[in-house]
Amino acid sequence: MNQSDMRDEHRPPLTAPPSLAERIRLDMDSFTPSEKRAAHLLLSHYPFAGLDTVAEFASRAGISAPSVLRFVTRLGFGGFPEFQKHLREELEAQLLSPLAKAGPSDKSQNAPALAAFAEAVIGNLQATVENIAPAEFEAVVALLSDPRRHIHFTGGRFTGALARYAESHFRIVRSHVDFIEGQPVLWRDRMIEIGRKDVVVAFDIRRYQEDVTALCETAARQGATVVLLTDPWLSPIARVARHVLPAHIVAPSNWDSSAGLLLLTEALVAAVTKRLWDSAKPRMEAVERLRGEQR
Amino acid sequence: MNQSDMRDEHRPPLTAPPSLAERIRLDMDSFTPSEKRAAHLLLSHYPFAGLDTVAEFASRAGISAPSVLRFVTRLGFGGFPEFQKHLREELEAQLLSPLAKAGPSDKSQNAPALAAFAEAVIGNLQATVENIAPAEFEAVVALLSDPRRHIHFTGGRFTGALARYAESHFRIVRSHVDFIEGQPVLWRDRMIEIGRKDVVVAFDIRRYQEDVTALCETAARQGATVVLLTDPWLSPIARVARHVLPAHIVAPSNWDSSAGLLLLTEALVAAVTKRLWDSAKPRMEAVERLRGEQR
DNA sequence: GAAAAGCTGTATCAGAAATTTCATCACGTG
DNA sequence: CACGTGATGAAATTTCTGATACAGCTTTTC
Repeated sequence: MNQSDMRDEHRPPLTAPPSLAERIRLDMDSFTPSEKRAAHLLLSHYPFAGLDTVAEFASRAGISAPSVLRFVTRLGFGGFPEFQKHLREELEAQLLSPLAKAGPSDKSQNAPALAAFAEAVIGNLQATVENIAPAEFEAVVALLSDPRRHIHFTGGRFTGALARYAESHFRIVRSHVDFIEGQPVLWRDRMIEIGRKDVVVAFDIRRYQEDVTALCETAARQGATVVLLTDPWLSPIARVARHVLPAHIVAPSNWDSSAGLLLLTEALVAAVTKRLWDSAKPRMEAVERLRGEQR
Repeated sequence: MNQSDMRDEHRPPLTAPPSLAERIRLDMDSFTPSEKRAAHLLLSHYPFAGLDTVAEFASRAGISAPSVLRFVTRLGFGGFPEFQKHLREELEAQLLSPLAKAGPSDKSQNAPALAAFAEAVIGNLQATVENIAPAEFEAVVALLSDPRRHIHFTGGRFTGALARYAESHFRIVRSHVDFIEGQPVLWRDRMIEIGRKDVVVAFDIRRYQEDVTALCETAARQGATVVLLTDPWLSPIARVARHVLPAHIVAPSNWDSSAGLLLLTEALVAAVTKRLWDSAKPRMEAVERLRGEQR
C-alpha cells in the first residue's frame, strides 16, 4: 500500500507566466500601496480583471480610477486601452499555442520556497487521491449522510483545527454534529452517551496523540463507528477504525503538511452536501438568514 | 457588501455549454451578407476579434459599424458591451478549466467525486502559487520572523480553523503568538494592547465576516500591521492590510475550498521555521520534552 | 419593368469612458 | 513641530465609442 514518494514524474510544469504578469511580480516591491492592490487584483484574475473598464477595475481593486491609470502607466503603457490591447494579445498568443505554456521553464531560478513547497503538496494530493479506495470513500460519505447518526469530530494538536473545520461545515449541512476536545478530562463525561448510533471522525497524523487514541478506543468499545483520517503510516487508531482514509503528508519543511487531509475533508463535505441537498439547502438558507438578522 | 447570496447556483455540470461560436455556425445561413462577414471574422479569430472596439471589428470585417451592431443584436445581445462580456466570460470559463475540456478523462469512471474534486483543488493551488508575488510572500515571512513582533491570528466562521492551525504551529516556533476569536465581545478588551509592534494575520474569504473586518480595522487604526489571506476577490480587509496573499477557492462543491489558504499557511510556517531555526529548534525540543513528561 | 422590401453605409448624437487637474492627506525629515 | 514629498481620490475635462436616424442602393416580386 505504501508507494514510494519519488513521484516527480512529468506533472505539467506550473505553466510559465506570461511576460507582463511576471514583470508585475518582479516589480511588486516598487509599487505604492494602491498600485499593489491593482497588481493583486490583476494577478489573481489574470488577465481577465484587466479587460473590464477602468471604473470596474478600480472598484474591484478598492482604489480610484486615477490610481489604476497610474498603475498601467507605470507598467509602461501609454494608456488603458493600450494596456488592454496588450492583455488581449498575450492571451491570444497563449491560447493559440498550448505549447507556449510550457515556455521557458527556468523558474528554478526565481521560484523560491513557495513554488517548491506547492509542488510537493500537489504531489501529496495526487498520491492521496490515487491511494484512496473509491469504495472506502463512498462508504464514509454514506455514513456521514445518515441523518440518524450522530457525528463527532476530534483531532490532535494540529489536526484538531481540521476537525473544527470539518465540524463547522457539517454542522450547517446536517444536525447532530459536534466537536470533541482532545484532552480526556474534557470528554470523559461526554462518552457516556456515545454508542452504536454514533460516528467518531478522528484526525491524527504522526506523533500520534495518546489522548486521541484513547478517545477512539473508548468510543469503539462502546459500539461507535470510528472513521480515521491519518497519514500512510496509520495511526494506532486504525486498529479500532471501521474506515481509514490515509493522506500523504511529507513536505519540504520541518512540519508535515495537512493539505491531503483537508482535501479529503472538503471532498467529504462536498459529497455529503450533495447527497443531503434536499435537507441541507433549507438548513443553509436558515443559517444565512440568522446571520443576517444577528447583525 | 453582498454576502447574503446563497450559492446554490447549481454549478451546471461541466458539460460543454453551447458556445456562442457553435450557435453562429448553425445560424450562418440566416445571416445577411455583411453579417456573414462579421461572423466569419469572429469565428476565424474567435473570440478575440470580438474584444476590440466596434469600429475596429467593422473595419477588419470590411463592413460598417452599424452592421456590426445589427449583427450582435441579432445574436440576441442587448448591445455590444453585453456581447463582449459574454465573450470574456466564455473565455474565462474555458481557460480556467483546461482539464475539463480535455475530453473524457477516463478516471471519471472510477472515483468520480473525489478525483474531480482533487483536480479542481490542485488547479487552485497552482493558480494560487502563480499569482503570489515572491516578494510579497518573502515580506510576510520576514514580518513573521521578527522576534520583536507579536503575532495574532484570526479568521471567520470557517477560516477560523485555519487561523488556529497557523497559531498552533507558530506558537511552537516562536513566542508572542496567539489566536483571537472573531466575535467583538471577545476581543474588545484585548485590543488595548495592540499597537505598532503587533502583526494581525487574518483569514477571510467570501461571505466576508464583518466582525473580522472590524477587528482588522481597529488593529490597523492602532498601528498594527495587518496581513491578509483571502480569496482573489479580496476581502474588504485588504483596504487596511499591509500584505495580501490571495488564494483561489472555487471548487466543484457548494462550498469554497480553503486548500490554497492552507498551502500558504504551511509554506509560511515552513519558511519562518527555517529562518528562525536557531531559536526554533530548542523551542521545539523543549515542547517535545514537556509532552513526554506530562503523560 | 416598376414597386416594394430589405440591406447597407454616412453622418450624427448621446453618453460613457479615459484622462487630467488639483486639493487633500499621510508620512518621513530636518 | 514645521516642512516638503509623494500618494491618493474627487471632480472637471476630454476623448472616443457605441448607438441611431436616414438616405441610397440592391434585390425581390409580380
